Amino acid sequence: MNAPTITPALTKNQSLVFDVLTRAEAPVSAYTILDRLRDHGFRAPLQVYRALDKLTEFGMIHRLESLNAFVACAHLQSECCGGTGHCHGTVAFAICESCGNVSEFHDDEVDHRLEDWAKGRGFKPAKTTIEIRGLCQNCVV
Amino acid sequence: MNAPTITPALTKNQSLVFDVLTRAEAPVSAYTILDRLRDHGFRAPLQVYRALDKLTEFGMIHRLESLNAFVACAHLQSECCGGTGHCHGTVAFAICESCGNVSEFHDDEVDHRLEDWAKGRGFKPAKTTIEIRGLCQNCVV
DNA sequence: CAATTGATGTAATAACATTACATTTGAACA
DNA sequence: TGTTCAAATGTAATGTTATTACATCAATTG
Repeated sequence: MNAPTITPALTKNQSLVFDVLTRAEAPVSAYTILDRLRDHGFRAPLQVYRALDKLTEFGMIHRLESLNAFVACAHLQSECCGGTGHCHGTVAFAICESCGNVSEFHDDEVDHRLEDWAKGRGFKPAKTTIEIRGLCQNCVV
Repeated sequence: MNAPTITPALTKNQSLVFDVLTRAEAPVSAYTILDRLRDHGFRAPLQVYRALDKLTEFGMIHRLESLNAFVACAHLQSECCGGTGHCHGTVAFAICESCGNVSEFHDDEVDHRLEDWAKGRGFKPAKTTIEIRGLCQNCVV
């Protein structure tokens, strides 16, 4: 992984955007973030996208490709993976289409299988997306 | 899977859109499809999106979430999976960011691991996206 | 042939993202 | 201290992707 192993100091805009995502209980789109930060002086999409880019680079948030939306990383200070901060490998997401809840997980065996496929084809992976959309336990009825 | 086991008759618009995707050597966006079909009478995005929706429903094309673009299914009449038409389970994609080539594959073990995770959490999957972006063998140098 | 269903045509708008350019900030260091 | 440089910021304009709303047409079927 390329993400820094320690959390870097955030700029004001980055902090504001990260706070929005941290407080949110579901993925948030860039334009929704913009709306929520109007009172803090945000006026243009680019202010949001720039912060999102940096936070992604830092490994502090994830983009959900199938939603065009963003979530705070759930594993930042978790005890998983040895408690050293970020998990290694590809993160997978289970996204509830009813309540919006997102579970972040990772599976070594899945990673391994995908890596093997890539190795076998001489394909060099840069970024892998795994997103399961469906209904979470609470919403299945 | 919910896709029909035999290929349904396509309407004119569906055929035109499917042909564009079949001929393309890389994923194509909806608006690019629109441009390529102007000469055939296409005038509005909705004509494309409606055809794309149906073709997706038929399992004849795939949407690549990380690109906002579409490809023809590579396995429609392939000998894989018993030669009976569609593969079952989730299809994964390896997308070359240099040449645009897309490889479609499928891995039972990956499916199984993701299903197990879902079962363990009471999560009911509706659609799973797996996309590996990187460089194909030809482009890696 | 009436009724229904699915497909189509068209316009308008919404939602998501980037380019271009000007300005400001802050740390490094001569 | 003041210069310089890189990063961050502000703003406007534009580009790209997707949907809503509404009218019409075509094929099927009862």
